[in-house]
Amino acid sequence: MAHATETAAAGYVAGHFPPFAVTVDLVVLTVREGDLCALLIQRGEQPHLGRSALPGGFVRVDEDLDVAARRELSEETGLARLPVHLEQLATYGAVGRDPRMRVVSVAYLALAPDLPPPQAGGDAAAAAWVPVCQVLPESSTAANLSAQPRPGQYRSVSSRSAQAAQSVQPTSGLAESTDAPAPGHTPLAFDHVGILADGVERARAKLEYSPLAAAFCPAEFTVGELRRVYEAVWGVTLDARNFHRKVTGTAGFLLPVGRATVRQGGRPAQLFQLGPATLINPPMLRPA
Amino acid sequence: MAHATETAAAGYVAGHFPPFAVTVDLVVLTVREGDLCALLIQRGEQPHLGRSALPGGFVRVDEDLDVAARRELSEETGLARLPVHLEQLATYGAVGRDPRMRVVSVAYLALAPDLPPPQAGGDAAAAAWVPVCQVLPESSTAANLSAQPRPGQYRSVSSRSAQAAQSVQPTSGLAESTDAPAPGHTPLAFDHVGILADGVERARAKLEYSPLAAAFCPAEFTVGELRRVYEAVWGVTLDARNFHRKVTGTAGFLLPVGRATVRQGGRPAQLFQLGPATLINPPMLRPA
DNA sequence: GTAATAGTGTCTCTAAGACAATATGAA
DNA sequence: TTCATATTGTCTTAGAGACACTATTAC
Repeated sequence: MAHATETAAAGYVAGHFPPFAVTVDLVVLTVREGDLCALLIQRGEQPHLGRSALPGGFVRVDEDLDVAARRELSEETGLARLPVHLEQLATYGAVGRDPRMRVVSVAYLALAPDLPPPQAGGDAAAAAWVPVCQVLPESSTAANLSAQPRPGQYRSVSSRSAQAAQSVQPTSGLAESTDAPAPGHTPLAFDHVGILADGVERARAKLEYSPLAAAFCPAEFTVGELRRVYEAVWGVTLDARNFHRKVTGTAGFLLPVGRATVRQGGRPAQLFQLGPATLINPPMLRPA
Repeated sequence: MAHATETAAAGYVAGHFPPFAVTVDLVVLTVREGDLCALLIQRGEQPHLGRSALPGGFVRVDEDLDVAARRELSEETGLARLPVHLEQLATYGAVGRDPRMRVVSVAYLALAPDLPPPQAGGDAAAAAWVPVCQVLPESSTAANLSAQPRPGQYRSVSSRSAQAAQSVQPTSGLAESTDAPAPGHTPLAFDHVGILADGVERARAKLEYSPLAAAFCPAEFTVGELRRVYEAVWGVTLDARNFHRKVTGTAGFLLPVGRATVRQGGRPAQLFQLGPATLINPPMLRPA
């Protein structure tokens, strides 16, 4: 890799192309306990050491952007199963967004089912799922009403960055006065709040016209689970009966598996898997 | 600017951040004579000298991405009035997309009313509006049925790149055998076909739920003009009466000016200007 | 008058939203 | 039994699409 860097650098010496650093940043979303949550890491390096941030890192010269996004995801968060869905979100390149140098960051949106707490790695001192309503200045939904801060969100890093990880020991309550404040109670590093907000809005919009909500569910899921995904992402409550009629009536959206769940009370629900449809037409509509 | 470049380059020498070149590419669309057209330039430099391409160029180290997009637009195409609408489209960074070096290109989508033929400048030998159906492998619309190739689309460059411009003299017909083939009859440079396709699809989609079609119209326009924009972009024909009822019935979409056009035959039409609405709800729907 | 385009009214049908009623399990 | 969730059915209403009809200009 040092070789590739030198080769490319030689081109810059001869040419007139201003050099940029290119990074990927990841907005990884999931639904946990009825809340839309984002994966945040705690920075283990300067700048913004200790601050919450989106996972991400530098793109290698010989690496496609999509590949870099997947690599950073597994490197920094240790998620065993890679998320079902990964798509490019937008690119952020304001001049002063990184104090070190000129950085252009390509943001990606990833949607994952409810996975076990992530393991930090790479430049991340810790990684945790944080309800987005704790981080965003609340964008006109009622989601923040249902979300309470929860203790012990962070899970200490296992391998390297042990020094930085010391500041992230689990606490019995919220420890806002330590040097490792709970995520969402400190502003995100860089321009990551805006990136996160854009990612959340993208996810909310795509649930309307694509079957993407299933990316938040396991391979087999019930209509009720799917509805709770919509309710969490949109921050609304939906009529369970109309929702059921809509999703089961949309051709290609849901394929019946033929089995049913064992319930903890209430009638068992049919299991479905995602169908071949790529568009929901007519779309699901967010309530006004 | 040489100073800024040197400063940034010094940072790279010390650090471990692989240097990239960052460019902006522009998908500039307009509607002319019933066709959706894209602004293409003819490259005046290597690589792909003489090939058709999207306008664009390198981002400066001290320049925001949006600013670079606007600068390239006026530099390379000489459009006097800048387009009403400019938004980021997507970023393209495959490893081999530029033979010279690793380049990440941030694409922008611009929508313009029907302007006079553009004047080339900068690295562009020529610039012209080209119907997209002549360039794209036709994406499931009937637009290509109505579009015929037209001669003399290019307008010779006035200032520099005179040598390259010689190959772009207007022809009485299609001159496919010259060294300057008509745009759209030669494959676009780099990965620009894909970028153009993405831009066209974005524009088509946004007409559904945003009042963006007005960006293709002058400041004051009639319902008929707006309908012809929709028909050209979507490549369909719409029922004029239902369209009229829909757009005039959508709150905040159209503001009546109070005056009417003088017609060349037929009843005069009321003039409107774009209203404050930012979303069309319920959306306009493309016919199946 | 005819031709051409603008604009209104009316009908049908799809589908969303409200909500009653029924089904099927656990405790 | 009660409780909880799933699923079906029914009614009302907004709105899209088809299309007859009227309005206002140029010729």
